[in-house]
Parts: sequence; structure tokens; C-alpha cells
Amino acid sequence: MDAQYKPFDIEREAQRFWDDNQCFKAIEDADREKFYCLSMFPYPSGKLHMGHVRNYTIGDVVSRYQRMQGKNVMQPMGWDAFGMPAENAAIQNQVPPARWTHQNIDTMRAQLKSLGFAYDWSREFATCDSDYYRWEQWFFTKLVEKGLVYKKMSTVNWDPVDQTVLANEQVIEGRGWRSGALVERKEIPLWFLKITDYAEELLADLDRIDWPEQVKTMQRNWIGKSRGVELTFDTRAADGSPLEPLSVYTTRPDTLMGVTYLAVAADHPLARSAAEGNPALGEFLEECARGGTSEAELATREKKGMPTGHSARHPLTGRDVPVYVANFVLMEFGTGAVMAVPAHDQRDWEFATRYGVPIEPVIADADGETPDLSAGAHTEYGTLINSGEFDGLDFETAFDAIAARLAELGRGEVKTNYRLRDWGVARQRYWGAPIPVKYGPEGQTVPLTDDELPVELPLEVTVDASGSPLKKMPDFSDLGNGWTRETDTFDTFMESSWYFARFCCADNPTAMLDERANYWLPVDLYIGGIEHAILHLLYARFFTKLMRDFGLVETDEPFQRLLTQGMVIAETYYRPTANGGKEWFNPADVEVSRDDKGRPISATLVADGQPVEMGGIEKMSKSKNNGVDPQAMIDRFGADTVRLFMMFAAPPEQSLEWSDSGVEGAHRFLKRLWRLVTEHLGAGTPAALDVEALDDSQRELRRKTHETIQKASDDIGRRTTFNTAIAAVMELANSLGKFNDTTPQGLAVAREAMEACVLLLAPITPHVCHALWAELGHDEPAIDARWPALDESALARDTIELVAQVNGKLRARLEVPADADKAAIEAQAMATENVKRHIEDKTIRKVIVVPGKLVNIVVG
RNA sequence: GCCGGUGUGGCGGAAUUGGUAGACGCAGCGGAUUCAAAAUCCGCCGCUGUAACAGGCGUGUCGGUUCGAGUCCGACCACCGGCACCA
Repeated sequence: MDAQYKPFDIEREAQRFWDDNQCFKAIEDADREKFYCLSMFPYPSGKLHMGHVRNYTIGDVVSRYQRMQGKNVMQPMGWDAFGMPAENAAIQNQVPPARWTHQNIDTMRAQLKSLGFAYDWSREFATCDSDYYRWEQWFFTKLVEKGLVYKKMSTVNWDPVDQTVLANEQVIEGRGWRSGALVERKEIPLWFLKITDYAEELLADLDRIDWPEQVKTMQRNWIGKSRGVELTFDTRAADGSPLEPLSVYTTRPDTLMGVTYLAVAADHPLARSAAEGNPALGEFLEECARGGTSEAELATREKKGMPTGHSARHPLTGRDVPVYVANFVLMEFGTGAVMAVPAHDQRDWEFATRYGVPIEPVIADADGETPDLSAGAHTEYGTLINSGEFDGLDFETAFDAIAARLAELGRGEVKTNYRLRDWGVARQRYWGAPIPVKYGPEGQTVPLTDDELPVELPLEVTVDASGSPLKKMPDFSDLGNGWTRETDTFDTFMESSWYFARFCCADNPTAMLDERANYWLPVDLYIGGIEHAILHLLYARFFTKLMRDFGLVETDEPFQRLLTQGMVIAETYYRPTANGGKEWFNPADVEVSRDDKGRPISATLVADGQPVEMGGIEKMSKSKNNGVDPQAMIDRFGADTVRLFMMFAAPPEQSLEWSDSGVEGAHRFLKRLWRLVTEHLGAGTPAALDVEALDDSQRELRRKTHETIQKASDDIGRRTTFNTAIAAVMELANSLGKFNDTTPQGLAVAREAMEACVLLLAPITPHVCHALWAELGHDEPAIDARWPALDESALARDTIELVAQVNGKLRARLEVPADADKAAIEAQAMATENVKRHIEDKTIRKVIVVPGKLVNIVVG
């Protein structure tokens, strides 16, 4: 055995072995329990970043662990290849998006291979392959037939200079990121999928999947089911002429008698009609139309409004209240109009205070008195006041009574509402899957037939910043005889909504999915960033239900268990630039000096020796230039070290701070492990283990071995806290390092501990464990070894340590027989010197004994 | 603004069901080895206090429940993720 740990030789050798023997090719086998382990596939943006390495290492650890449990494991990998960055690169570098994407895929595939992930590469595909997206197009046409697709007007960010639609990301402080022009809100017709038809099921089925509670809560709130009342107000213009009635939805009908105004969205028909002949209002509507469309932007902008001059008649009191236009009411949301109760809604209160609208309390405070509204609205539920016949009712009864009265008058009804909106899937971009629809000379809209599919995206194309390239390619869009093709492409969330199913049968040229999907689905564990908690995961769940309803899959849910991984973060360094900006420097180019406690105090750029500022710890990103290149680390330490550090530095759900010295520590441990095996093998041949013949220190090491097996199994298998599993194995390795017993039984116990270390680490650092397992004399490769079995009898102890507390404060440690009863423990504690000192002359009020843990003596 | 989360030594983190706060690692300090260094090995390492023990304080802040709170409850502060066209 080589005395030195040589990661590069070992890793090349192990990877060749796995490759040559096609170890990770997954084959359906009805007789074996399957395990489908999936990490979110990457967008091929150039090179792998640390977030990828973390994501894929977690998936690989679980896959390899499940394989060692004897399961039939499938772990595929592919490419989420459509998206905006390819178009941006095309504009910048005059490279066609397809070529840019494929080059990136080649680079990143090689990087993944160098990390030794146990992927079944035979299932690989990229979503920009027409073999993939053709089925998405086909499925879309089926959805059209079934009435689950429709077209409607929708608001987009419009750059009036570049004449193009901008993504929210491309709107910076209300301006186009390239042109700098003030962005306008513009309405264009777009394709939508009826996800709202599935709102109830998407909500209910959250109870059936093993996802983190926080993610389920976010999805529940996103779907936003509420019970309320939809009611109608008659409206009139200033001159008294009747207008269209206004519909509003409220979850607080109990406050109906406190309505003092209504508000409509700036693009509501009523607002538009009011603006005719009212230039000031017209100008305000234009102001509302400026800026981006994102909800965050709309919700944080200053709340502004203006009276329309129209009035609305209260359906119960008959009183007239003014109708305002407000910039925080959205046309896309509900009816595009709201009733305002400033006394009991904070936003309404602020608006009313600003514009001098009356504030009329109709809900009593907790003491049954008129609430104090001088500092803000009173939003709690309570008893109704100033509400005529409804006075004295509580929320529930008032809700029902007012809803009943409105129904009686034909003015409203109880309604269940969802916050969820239908999914707009059309994008005015080139690098996506074409939407398979054509338009006829008489305005017909016709989905393409099976024999017209796929609609292939033309690959040789010039992309510039102005508008959609497909629109400017008559070869693509003009079908002759007055027929044209749809030039919008799909939202890239469409591709990522079903790729997990296609991995089951990626080679099928004649069907979207086949029976193999039912063998593998649902995915047993899905791993990816928490940033996908809502959109991607909700769309994938929706798509699965659609596919189920078309008989394509049997499962109701795509991902049985979900692990949301935290970000990878690192220190940032910068220098202020002359124009007030910041120039960011990569951590690799910076040297940090520390005080005598190891705290960083200053940093200098290696290149010029001059100081740089420390900008705090942030997510690794291009913009802050704080990314650490995984490849550089792999080249320096080997893949196993990088994998070990990634799994050890933090539990997977938390953010992980990059640390150069932490990586060195991980590398040190692997060298140490290698040396331990070398020394052990050099120490002689172990006897067959005879558990009856062991002395105390041998029994102690053996107990440690089995405690470690127990903990690591639970940590990896159930808790997915790989950091604590690694810590446990390190402890075992430390014990092994101190165990210098070279008797035949001593070596036997050491061998058992050694093999446990190697197998428990095999999912995390598979290359070095592959080599060490062979060195330990096994013909069968480590990937086919069974996970170490726990021997419960090895865990037994004669004595255990308890702590003695007085009034909850630790005063002594006790060594007691493992089977000591309460009285004996109590007596031993009382007899301890330091306990006696703290009891002294005080009265003992109570003694609490927690078996196996502590004894607490309460004195007073 | 709304929804979800996080906060523990010099640092990353551990403490799984309310029961020993700080496992494991990093950094630091001391020692061994070495001509010297690197590497490696051994020891110390929350703050304060003591000759040494003892003791006091300590899990973002303030308050509460409990024999006992990092863990549960209430209020607050700071930071992070998402907000429907980034993926």
C-alpha cells in the first residue's frame, strides 16, 4: 500500500472503475425497491459554481447511501438549457445561443465527472433538444383541446427605446437595464395555463408530502385560499348618470358598514372613462403606468390615489361614497377594485388620512369600546358597533348575517377565493421552446397537429437587444396563404416542470412518457435551492397533476421528499471607484491579516499590496466577484476533499460559508485516515473477532464503533445532517488513533472500527473509500458493500455518568451503575461534597431524577 | 409592503422529545520532532475569577412559563430567501 494519500491517482482510478463497469446505470427491476434521487438540474451558464457542487454532492451522498441499503437507485443528470443568459451572451459576443449553451454543457459535464457523481449518464438530455421539447409542445396542444389553455391580455414591462419586453430582473429602479429608458406597463395578449383549476388539490395534497413545513406554508400562503363575500356597488358619474356596477371581494364583510370609499386600479375601465375630460386624472393614470410590474415594486411604492369623481352607493345603507383610483390596486388581482374600511385596515387608514376621507369605526376594541384610531387602524376581530341591526354581533355571526342580507338583496354572495393566478407561459424571446400554435388569415387560432410537430427552433440566428428575433425571421413565422406561426416561446419553467418524468424514459422516441415512469416516480428525494420553494416546485406539482389526468403518470405528486439546500456564501472585498461605485476583488486574490484572536482586521490585494475594504459575507455571485472556483479546489486538493468540506461545514439546509482553511482541514483528515489504514495494515493480522474475549479498552473502542454506526446511519438516512455524521466518524478516527493495541483481538476490534470509518464515509468521499476498502482486503467494490450493521449488544455500559444539579445549576458529576434506581442515585448525589455545600442547612423541597440524564435537588 | 426563515466562543458549527451549552473542525497559544522549516504528533483553548479549588456571568434584545429554557410563549431588533418574465 502506498504510504501517501495521492488523491489524483485514486480518483482517476476509481472513476475509471465505475465508468468501465457502468456501475450507475439504472435498470428497472420490479423485484427491487427503487430509489429515485434527483438534484435540480443546472442551467448551463458557463462553469460549475459552488452552489452546484453542494447541491450535487448532497444528492450523491444520499444516492450512494441508499445503494448501500440495497435499493435500486436512479440518479440522473441533465440540462435546463433554455433561458435568457444565452440570449444575453449572444448579444454580447455574437455567438448563437445554441452553440454557447452546448459549449457550456460540455464544460460542466466534464466538471461533474471529475467530482465522481454516481449518475446514470445514459439518461442525460438538454431541454433545448427538440427530442425533449417536442413532447412539451405536444402536451400543450392536448391541454388546448381540453380547455386548460387560454389567451388573455396581460401586463408586461415595456422598454420604449429597445422596443422589447423586459423581465422583472431587467428593470432596475424603473428603468430598462440596457437602454436606461423609463419602463412602461403595457398590455399584450398572452397564453395562460389554468393552474387555478387545480388550486384546491395543490393545497390539499401538501398534507401528503414529506416537505419542510416552511416550504409547505409558503405554498399554502401563495395559493392563498380565503373565504369572503363578493358584493356589488352601483356607481354613478358626477352628473348622476349610471355607470357599470363595481364588484369587490372582501374577507371582512363584518366591516361593511365602515366603508367610506372604493378604490379601483389605474387600468380599470371605470378609471379610464373618468379620465376622459379630466387631464389631471389622465396624467395620474399615466404615472401609475410607469415603472415595473413586479409585486414587490408595486407594494413598496408610495401609496397614491386620486378621486375619479364617480360615486358608489353602499348596498345596505344606500349612502354614496367616493370612488378613487389607487396605485396599489391591481387589475390582475381579483376584480381590480376594493372596498376601503380605513378604521379597520392599515393601508386604507393611511390612504384615508392622507386624502382626508372619513374614518368610521364599526368594530369595538377588546374592552367593547370605540377603538382609538389616532395612530392607526384597529385590525383585530371584535364586536360590531355603529352597524345598525348588526350591532353586538361577533365576527362569525356578523359575517353570516351580512352575507345573508346581501344575498337577499341580490347584491352579493359568499365566495371562496384564491390568491393564486393562472400561469402565463408565453415569452417574447428567442431561446425557448416555440409555442405550437398558428394563426389563420381570418384570425383563427389553431394548435398544431401531431404531424406538424415538433416546431423546431431555428439555430442560426442573430440576436440583438431589440424585440424577439423569431418575429424578424419570416422563414420561421410565415406559413403562406395568410397563415403565420406564433413567435412567442414557452416560459422555461415549462421545461423544468416535467424533466424528472422524462429522465425515466429519456430514450423513448415515440412517446412523451412510458410505463417506466410509473416504476420510478415519484422522485423519492428531490434536492435544490430554497429559492425554488414556490414557483418551480408549484409548477412541477401542477404539471404532474395534468400528466396524471392525461393518463401519462399514476402519481399525484412529483417529489415525495424535499430537501432545500442553503446558499454558499463568502467574504467580499472591494475598493471604491472614482465614480462612486465599487470594484470587487476575488477572495483568491486577497490576503487577510488577523489579530491575535484570529479575527480578520484588514485585507490587501496580493497583486499590488495595497489595502482593500471588507464588504461582508454574501452569496457567491458574479456581481460581487466572491465566487470560489470549484475546479481550482478540485485541482488542488481532489474531489473528495471538496466534497468532504462541503458536507462538513454546515448542515445542508443552512447557508455555508466558504473557508480556505476549512478545506485544508478536510484534506488533513483524509490524509490522516489514509495513514491510519496504512499503520493498521502494517501492525499485523487481526484474529477473528471474539466479543466474549475483549478487555475493557477493546470493549470501549467497539462501543464507540457501534455508537458511530448508529449515529451516522440516523444522520445520513433520516436527518440528512451530513456534518454531524462526519463529526461522529472523526471522533471514531480519533479514538482509533489513540488505540495502540496490537494483540490479535485488539487488531480485530481496530479492523472493525477501521472498516466502519471507510464504509460510513463511502457516500461522502467515495474515491478514497473505494481505494481503502480494496486495501482492507475486499474484492467486492465499496459501492456494492452493505452499509455497516449496528450490533446493539456492543452499546451496553456498566456505569453511566449523571449530573447533579441544585436548583437547576450543575454542581457535580456522578458515576452511577447503569441500573441504579432513583433512590440510589438520589443518595449518591446527596453524598457528594459539592452538592452538600449547596444544600447546607436549606430545606429540600423536591428531588427530580431524569433517568440517564440528571438529578435536580430543589431547595428553598 | 406581504409571505417564509435565521441569530450560540475569535470563526464554521453541535446540543435530535424542555434536562450536562460549546461535540467535531478551523484559527490561536504552548510543547515534542527537525541543523532549520514544512509536514506530523501531544497539550491548552467561552468570558470572568482563583495559587488551586470554589464561585459569578453567558445562546440577538426585553419580558414570561417551568424544578429546569439555546429549545416553549409574547414583544422587539438585525440579517437572509421569495413575491408570479432570473433560474
